[in-house]
Formats: sequence, structure tokens, C-alpha cells
Amino acid sequence: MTKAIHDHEEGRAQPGRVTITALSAALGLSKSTVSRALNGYPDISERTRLRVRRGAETMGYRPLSHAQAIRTGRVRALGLVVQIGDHDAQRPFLADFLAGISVAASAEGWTLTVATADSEADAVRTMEQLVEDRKADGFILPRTLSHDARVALLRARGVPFVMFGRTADPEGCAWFDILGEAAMRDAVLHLASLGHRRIAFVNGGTAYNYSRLRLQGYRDGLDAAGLPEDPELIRGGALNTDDGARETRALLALPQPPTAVVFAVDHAALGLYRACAERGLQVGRDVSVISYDGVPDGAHVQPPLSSFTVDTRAAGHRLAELLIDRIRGAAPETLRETARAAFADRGSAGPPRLSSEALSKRLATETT
Amino acid sequence: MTKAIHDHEEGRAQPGRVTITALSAALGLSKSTVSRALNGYPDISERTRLRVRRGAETMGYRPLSHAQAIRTGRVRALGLVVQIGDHDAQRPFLADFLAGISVAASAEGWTLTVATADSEADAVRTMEQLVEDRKADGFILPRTLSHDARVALLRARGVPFVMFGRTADPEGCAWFDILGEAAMRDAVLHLASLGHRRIAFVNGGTAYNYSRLRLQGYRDGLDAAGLPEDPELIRGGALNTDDGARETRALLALPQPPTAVVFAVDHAALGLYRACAERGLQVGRDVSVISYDGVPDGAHVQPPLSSFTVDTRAAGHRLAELLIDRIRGAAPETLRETARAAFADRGSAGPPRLSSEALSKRLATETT
DNA sequence: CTCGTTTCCGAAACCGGTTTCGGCAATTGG
DNA sequence: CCAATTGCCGAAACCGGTTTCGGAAACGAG
Repeated sequence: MTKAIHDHEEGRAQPGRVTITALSAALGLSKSTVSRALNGYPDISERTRLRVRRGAETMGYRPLSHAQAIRTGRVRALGLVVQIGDHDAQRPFLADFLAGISVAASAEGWTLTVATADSEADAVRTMEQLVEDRKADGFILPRTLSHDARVALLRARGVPFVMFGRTADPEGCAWFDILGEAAMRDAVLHLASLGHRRIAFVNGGTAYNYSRLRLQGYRDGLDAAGLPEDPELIRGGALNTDDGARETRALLALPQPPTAVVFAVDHAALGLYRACAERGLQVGRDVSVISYDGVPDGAHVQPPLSSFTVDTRAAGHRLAELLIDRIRGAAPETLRETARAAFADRGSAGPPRLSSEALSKRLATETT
Repeated sequence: MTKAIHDHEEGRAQPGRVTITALSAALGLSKSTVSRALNGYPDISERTRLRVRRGAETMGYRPLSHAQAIRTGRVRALGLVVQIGDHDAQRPFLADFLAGISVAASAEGWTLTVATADSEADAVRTMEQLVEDRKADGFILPRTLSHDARVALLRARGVPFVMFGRTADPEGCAWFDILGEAAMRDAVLHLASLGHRRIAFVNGGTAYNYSRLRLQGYRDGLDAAGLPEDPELIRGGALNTDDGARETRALLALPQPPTAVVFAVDHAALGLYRACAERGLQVGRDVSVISYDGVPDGAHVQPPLSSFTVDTRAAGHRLAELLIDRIRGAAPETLRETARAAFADRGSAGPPRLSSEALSKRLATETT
């Protein structure tokens, strides 16, 4: 008897499983009828369709997705390639994001295949592999770039995908996104209504599409508040706490420092706390700040960081639903949704205690 | 012509793919010979085996795992069910953990199926589903409990698994773990060598198996340092910053407060910073602290938190390798490994500036 | 040189589904 | 009342692999 080198002790054909053959035999129908009945073919009478459905229900029949896949090419799996080392801010969200996707997927009987990559090129390669090996029927793309190589690949291959975020060229793209621009605009308006007149903006990474949008939102906010735009008050490239502290120091060193700062990224905003502590400034009194993301860390500083919080879990949930629709054939144009971030006012933004001039003077005298 | 209700516009049989039939035809061999050659059956001559391997290589043949699965029952996928909402500390690690698993898995041509659950019971149900639907051939179990329902299920079903952590009953279990007890012991010895004599311990969640071990490590450390054990100095259940602050306050309120604290969890240790700030104590001078995990946040406090850092990515990597070996049939007893956490001395532990008595006095006078 | 073993490979069945095709019975139309 | 549809289902092929089984050729022993 021939035998494989690796011996697999566990029995192959698992005992309990009810196959389509068993089901059809029990119903006195042919395999093909059962299959077509279950898959909604029109050439099956309503009566038999119902009988089959009921039978499948009671016998607990569940088709093996990989057995179906061999003919249909679909494995009922969503793909997600997360880029790591990329941007620390992403990490705390990942668990919630996965939870949202996973729940929505399993509600439809789908699963989630996850891979990681350490660069955009690597991500593209990884997705190609997954498609090639049919490990995923479509992809959720987190952190969309303005010009995204992943989108180019998937478009070329005709692989379904949805983006978390929008992109420059929307052709053939489906997406779910949070309106960061609206949040930034509201942040500026909120600060202006408190009496601030010099409101700075510290943006995130420039390659991301959201940066462009959030900057625009900040500008719209200034415009709506009737405030002038001062290029000195606009900075960018701040993704983590160190970056945020650096940019804050630069802003405080201006002849006319801002009395309030809007950050595009919470983790960067936490850097403002550090920079303010260095100069003996009190956040929320001497300098106000409003940010975006809603990271848990923001609740643990004093005063807690006021931030537009993103419901990452809900986003993952919706993205999974959209992707499944997309894979089932819905047109991408019909699968575009946005939602707003919820403002959590926790006390880091208050009316200005000092004017810009007074603030500048105080900083000058305190200089070591 | 009959047609499905959901019309799937994309072509089924994808063009480029080379099947085993095509390969065998090109080689002038039968499908079965090619299959057996590739799978290492002994009844294939070395010459043909080589020829087939080479042919597969040049033609770029890659078997579809789900086509194989229909006969073998193996889909070449690892399963991971992460419990969320469970323990905040887990979140920052998740990305690295996934990266480690993903890299090791794909190196062997495997993929990773991820699902989430919000309770242990839910995790068990989810894993049953995945096994039932053959979406995973085995599982990596993070955060092992002393008595774990997941282990019970998988053992009963004969599904391969490896644990990140050890468990009370090792029967049939494979694992990779970091020696938290050794770290706790070293922490105590380090503090003792600096001159501390009242060293407290704040443990994490009691249900986790690691808590038991770390407490034991702390005790061993006291023993090795020749210090007496004081039940008042042992506290537990601290998983996040709030918990840690609470426990620190309780310790500082003791008649003889500790001059150093060992934490089992970094996020809890960060709470000590808060509690110390409230009382005007300087961390690393008035009160020393050493912790465990190596979370990035620990580097951003003043002074940075000295901590035994865990290489989560490496752990994920090794766990994936072990699981694949396990699925291929290796005995669980041969798949048990441990590693040590690396001590990152960042300045939060120094020689005691005040004795316990002096500290107590100072705290008493400062009381509002 | 003959006969029993090995060695090595092909034919065919199989895994659990899907899809094509054809045919019977019941309708419909003229 | 007969012919042409239509509705509904079964038989069989198929998807891309794995595994069983049997037999031809090469080998070794007597």
C-alpha cells in the first residue's frame, strides 16, 4: 500500500457532516435540483424550493465554501492587508476595525483573511498572492492614499474592493469614509465661537488622501468664521506625539502664536500637551486644542483631549457589508457612503484666557 | 437557458492559471503521478519526482488549496480568534502579533483567518464554526486562561492548536510563552540590589494563567533577595491605567509604604505615574517602578517606564511555525518553547531616596 | 530461463459541490 | 385535437485536485 510521507492520523471524511448528496437522497431529489433550489435558480418550482430549504434547515446542511469555490471561484472570504510599522496611530484601532469586519462578515457566512505588509509594494504583492490563490474574493483597503497602487492593481485585475477613505480618482471605486473635512471645519467654528482668532492647524501625513481633505476643511472653517488664513499657522506631517510636540513648539515660537490648535491626528495632539507642559502653559486655558480620531489615550491626559471620535468598529462593519455587496455584483457607484465623526468635548478647548499678544509676551519672559 | 438570479459577470475559469492537468500533460505524465510526486509519495522514482518539481517550478504551478481541501480536509489556513473589549492592553500588540503570524504563515504558503469574539463562550462558538466550515486547520490561542474552555473544545474535537501562554493542565498542549515569572523575579532582584527593601507587587487579571506565574516570580525574587513577604504589599486585578492608579494610592496609604513597585502590566504601571503626580512624588526617585510588556506608551512618560519588553511579533512568528508543525502531525509535547522578556532600563527605577518611613512621613504632612 | 518481487506509473474513482443539457409532462395556441 | 411552448427536474459532465488499485516492466533468486 502506498502511503504519504506525512502521515495524517486524523480521519479525512469527518463523520457528522451532511453533504448535498445526503440531503438530496433524504429529500428524494437529485443533487442538481437541490443545488439549484438553494442557489435561487428560476427553473425550480416554489414548492420544491421551499421543501429543500426546510430540509437543509432541519438536517443542518451547510455547503463547504471551498467545495463550492472549486467551481464558482468564490471562497466567501474577505481580504484585509494591513500595513504595519506604517503609522503608529493605526494600531489601537485595529482590534475594533477587525471586530466590525468580522461581525458583519460572519453574519453573512463569510470569513476574513488577514495578511500584513511592511510597505505599499509589499501590500500589492501580498494581495496578488491572495487573489492568485483565491484566498479572498475581494479586499478592504484601509488608509487610502491619494494615488494608490493597490487600487491600480485591483482595478486592472477586476478584483472587487472597497476603500476606507476616498481617493483622487473615484473611477470604479466603492468606499466608506468619515468626513474628516467636516470635523475640521466644525472644530475651527467651535473655537472661533469661543473667541479664538488665531487658530492653527497641524496636519497628518501628506501622502494620505485624508490630509488633503482635512486641510480643506480647516480652510473652509476659517472662511465660514470670517477669519483670515495665515500660512504660518498651517503645519503638517505630524503623525505621532513627538511630531506633534515639535510642531507645537514651532507654533509657540511665532511672533504671533496661536491661542488654539486644530490637529488632524490625536496622537500628534498629545504632543501639544508635552510642549505646553515644557513652557508652563495650561491646555484648555492658555492654549486650546481640538483633534481628530478619538484614541483612548486622549481620555487619560489632563484635561482630557476634546476630539472628533471615529467609530472604527462601525466603519469596519459597514465596509464589510459594502464589500460583500460589491462582490455579489453591485456597481461600485452605488456603494459609496460617508459618516460624520462625533465630537467629544472633554475640556481641552475653552475660551482664550490670553490674547495672542499676551501669550507671546508670557512665552518671551519665561524663556530660559 | 437557465441562469442564476445573481449574475456573476466575471469569468469563472480564470485564464492564466496552470492546473495539475495542464502540468501533467506538458510533462507527458498522468495527473496522479504528478500529484504523488509533488506530495512526496514513496512510489515515485527520484528522477520523475525531480522532473515534476522542476516542471511545476518553471510553469508556475501552484495548487489551489481549496481544491486540495475538498479531498484532504486541509485548507492551509491558521485560525486566530481575538477577544476584544477584553483587556485594553492587548490592542497595541495586535498589529505586531498579526504581522509575526502572517509572515511565518505565508513563508510556508499558509494564510491566516481572523475572527473576533466578545466573550470566551463566543470565542468557542466562533472556533466551532470555523472548524465546522473548515476555514482553519488549527488555532493560535492568545491569552490563555488557567482553565480554558477553548482548550477543552479543541482537545475534544481533536483540532490542532498552540497557546500563547501556558495552562494548568498541559495534556496535549503545545505552546510558546514568555517567562513572565523570570522577569518579575529579576525585577525584584534589580530593585533589591538598588537598595529597596519594601517592594510591592501589583498583579494583572487573576483569571489569566500568567498572573499566577508572575506572582510566583515576584515571591521567588523576594526569596532570592532575602526579603520578607508582606501580604499588604501584594495587590492585583490591575489591567489598565485607572486600576494601576487606584492600587498605587492604596499602597501609598499604607503605614509602611513601598519604595518600589513591580507591576505585571505596563498599562497599570502608567497609573502609578498618575498617583505619584497627585501626591507630588517623583517616579524613579521617590518611588521606583519596574513593569512588564514594553508598550510604546511607556516610552512617552517622564521618566520613561523601565519594563521587561515582550517581542510580540517574534512570538506570533514562532507560534505560527509551531502550529503548522502541529497540524502536520508533530506531537504537542515536542512543541513547547519559552523565551525571556528583555529588560529595558529607562530610568523609572533608581536607588531609594527616601526610606519607607521617610516616605510615609512626607505623605502624611502633604495630605490635604 | 522462469517465477515471484519490487519499482513505478496510469486509469479510474472520488471529494462536494455547480452547471449544462435534454426530456417528460402539463399548458397553451390555433 | 394536435403541435408548439413552457415549467420543472434528473442525468451527467465538470471543477482541480487526491487516493486507490492494478498492471507492466525491471529486478532478483533459484
